[in-house]
Amino acid sequence: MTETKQQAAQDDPATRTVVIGEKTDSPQEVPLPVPVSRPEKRLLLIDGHSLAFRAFFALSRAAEYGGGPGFVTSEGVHTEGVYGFVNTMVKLVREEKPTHLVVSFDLEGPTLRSQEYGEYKGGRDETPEEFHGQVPNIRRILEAVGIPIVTSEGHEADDVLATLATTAAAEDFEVLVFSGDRDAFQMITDHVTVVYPGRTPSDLRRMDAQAVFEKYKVAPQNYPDLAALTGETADNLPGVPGVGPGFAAKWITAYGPVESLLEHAGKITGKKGEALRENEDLVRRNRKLNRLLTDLPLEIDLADASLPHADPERVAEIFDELEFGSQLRGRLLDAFGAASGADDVATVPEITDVTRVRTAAEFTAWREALEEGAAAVVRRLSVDPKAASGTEVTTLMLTGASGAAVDLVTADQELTAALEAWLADPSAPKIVDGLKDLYRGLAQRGIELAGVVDDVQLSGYLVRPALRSYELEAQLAQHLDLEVAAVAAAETPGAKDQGQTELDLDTAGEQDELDGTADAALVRQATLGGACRSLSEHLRALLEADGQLPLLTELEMPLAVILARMEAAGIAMDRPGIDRLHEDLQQPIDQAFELAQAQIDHEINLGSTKQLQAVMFDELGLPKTKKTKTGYTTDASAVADLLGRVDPETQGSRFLVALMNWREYSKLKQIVAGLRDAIAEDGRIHTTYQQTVAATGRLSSTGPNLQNIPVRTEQGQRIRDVFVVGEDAQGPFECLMTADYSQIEMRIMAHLSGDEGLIEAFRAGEDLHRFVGSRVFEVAPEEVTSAMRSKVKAMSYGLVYGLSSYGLSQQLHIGVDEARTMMSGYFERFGGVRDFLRGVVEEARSKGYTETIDGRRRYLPDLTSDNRQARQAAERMALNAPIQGSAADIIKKAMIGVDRALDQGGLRSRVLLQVHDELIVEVAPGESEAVEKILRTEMAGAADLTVPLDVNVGTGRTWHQAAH
DNA sequence: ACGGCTACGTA
DNA sequence: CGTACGTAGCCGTA
Repeated sequence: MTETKQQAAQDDPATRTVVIGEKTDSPQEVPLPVPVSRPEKRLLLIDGHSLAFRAFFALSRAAEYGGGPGFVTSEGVHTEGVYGFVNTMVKLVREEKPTHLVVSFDLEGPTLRSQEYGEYKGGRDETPEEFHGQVPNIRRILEAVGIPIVTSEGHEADDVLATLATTAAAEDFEVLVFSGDRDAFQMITDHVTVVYPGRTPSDLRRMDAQAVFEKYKVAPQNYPDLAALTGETADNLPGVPGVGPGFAAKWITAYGPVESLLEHAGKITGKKGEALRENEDLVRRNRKLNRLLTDLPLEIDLADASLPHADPERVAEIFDELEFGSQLRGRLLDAFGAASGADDVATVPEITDVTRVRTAAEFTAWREALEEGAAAVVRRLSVDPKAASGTEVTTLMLTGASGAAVDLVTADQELTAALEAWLADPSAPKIVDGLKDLYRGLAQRGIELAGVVDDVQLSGYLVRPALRSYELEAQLAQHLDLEVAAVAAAETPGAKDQGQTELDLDTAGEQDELDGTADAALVRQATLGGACRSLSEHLRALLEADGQLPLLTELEMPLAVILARMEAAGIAMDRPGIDRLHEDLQQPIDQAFELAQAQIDHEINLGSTKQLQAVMFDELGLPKTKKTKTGYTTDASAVADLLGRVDPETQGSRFLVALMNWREYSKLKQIVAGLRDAIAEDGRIHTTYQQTVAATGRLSSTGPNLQNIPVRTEQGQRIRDVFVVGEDAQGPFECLMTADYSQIEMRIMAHLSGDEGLIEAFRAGEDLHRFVGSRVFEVAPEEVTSAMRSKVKAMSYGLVYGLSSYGLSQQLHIGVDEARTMMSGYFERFGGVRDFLRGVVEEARSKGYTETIDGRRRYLPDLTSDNRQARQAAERMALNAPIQGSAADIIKKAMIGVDRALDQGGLRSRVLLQVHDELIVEVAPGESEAVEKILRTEMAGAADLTVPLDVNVGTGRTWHQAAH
């Protein structure tokens, strides 16, 4: 391995001190302790009540929002706190790997503090009914695992923990204290760190002296001084009025801790100084109350607190009783060294052989060490995960049997040439982790990439299309139960920059970025690369077994490259036009606002649902609408509905009209503003396509979303008019061309159902809804009224979404009976559709997944759920997924065909956007005819269905004009 | 500052 | 009590 330049420890933290009382006669230098790692003896102390209580609230809220029954056993016993407690404790043990563990609980009854100050911790809300009984269950589990519980009559858990922390520190333990009470910060020393929960109990923050100082500007040992001045609402301790943490910290720095500060109180001028003098007794009392005791007599020998081995049977007994799943049980037993039967979470074998490649010879050596025919993993190194997808690649980690880190910026010509030749070599197999972004990032440096045999994000998406993240580490945990250890903090100088190296490239001169990266960080990256190979092997085997490999190699991977180019191309915007539009929308917004305002006698924010509810249903006395979680809905359909029911000459009616207008124009203005802000330096908008987000196989678009640009209203179309034809380095293009499928989902429905009526309708090329209408209403096609047509149209599309008769009645404002009659009429004439829809759900229930025409799956475990709501939701998804998903597959194939044909035709025209069933192309001068032909041929030919695929094409200078 | 909720734009 | 998305503002909680 090549040499590492040692980074000089600047501003050595070991010597950090803080001076307090600097304005007194005896200023004190208070050290800021630096945590010292003692891997051999690590004690974890947990404030049991604090953890249980937080877990309880987090999970009861989650259950409330989740709509499900949440954490209640069939006997009605609540278990939120128990589950959350065990979950967080296991997480702490796994991550912090303590050698010893003690849990402490508060006891019932008076404490020294409550005797001293009757209102101590008073004013708190009653402990919720559901929380009762959870602590005893936690204690039973702790006993079953063998974890010592220590309590002390008349004292609180924090005093117990402070005492244990002090004892343990003296015995040279490294101590970690979990406490939700900020008073615990005073325990922090070089031996003691506090783990403080954030918003959720699993969001844990390590508070060491540095962290406390950064947040409060005082050393941890002075935190109680600060708290004594500001007060502590949670403990019902008022502070000095008007004094917040900022002033308190300033005073402590100037005059020292409370005792010394009060002696000098006379020197503090102003209102706040006066307030301090008036409240001296209060501050003294607070300081006395928040001092934690460190000398309680406790009956525990720390030697008995070593991490126990759980008793699996006793744990199982309690878990069964509490109706917890096997997953948490497995993790608990795993953390406490019992043979759980579950596979141990393995650690990825480290790849320690990493070279910082600087010469072509070194690169060649790495390449020749590759096993014959084996794929190497190519990942970008040191990239902020939040960076835009167009971010240029500067460093690569190549992983085969060994790792090779290459800095593309500083590489010499010879190395660059060798590397580029290999990257562009289609016969040199490569595995990547995020093909689209890597391709785009390399392309930005002019580097071609070929020979990619797998992108684990795409293969992972095909294998399990509903995960929230396909990030490498998440997938390693999900599929291989692998964990890659984090690099210890001391070895990653830039760890908080998300893997970015700390070395500043601008000042580094000819220095190499990789020099600033610690060896351990490189080893970790190489190790991740190695794990990526195992993951790829695993995922490809799964795809192969299910016959889905072509979806990866012939659909998603080629598409990723096309998407990379579409993103890089972007679409041109009419800047003056967009500014004009933005201005023009202001006037109607103001007008609508004033009209609304004139109907009521106080100021209103029309964007506030809460205020709207008050005005509409209380003040204006409008009829109540459908309920939402927080009141009654004020959404557009409800407003339209109300409008039809009230006298137009009333304030209520005028208010509703104004609200509708205000919303329409505000929404448009907001969209216009978003677009304007998204215009890049080149005058174009570069959206990002997400290829692994939609569970059905569709793409999605972000930053900004160009798949939901308005089109229906006239004002909406003005927005599409600012998307214009642009130019590239070779000069201007001629026009935009749009091509979309007509009724692709209904055609897929016809194909999949094999319904003869529907197939006939499409083959005849008749107006589909007129045709269906004539059958359903038993009239001649020419006698189908527009009302009949729109009813049938709503139903046809509704069926694609799993519509119920109730839903249809709502949509069409008809009775449920009429809707039901219509549906049975439809199914009578189109029995194939009914049979198909039934079969889809049934098959999905037995197989566990749905499939598109090309075999893309969507798993729906809830089809067998006991929860009716969850089950029916899954059934609707099952109805929709094969149709929406097949349409997604088809246009993806079309994109690949179009791209290939444009390339083979030597055309400069390029696809810019995809909107689910539509492609937008920028057409070069003179290519219009050829491009239209390609679009028609490739899109119509992308699937071989029993019905034809119909494609509409249009051209124009703008997106709106190009629409047909 | 953050997340949930409501509302709303597209296919 | 109709699928799939992304974004923005409000609001309650930190």
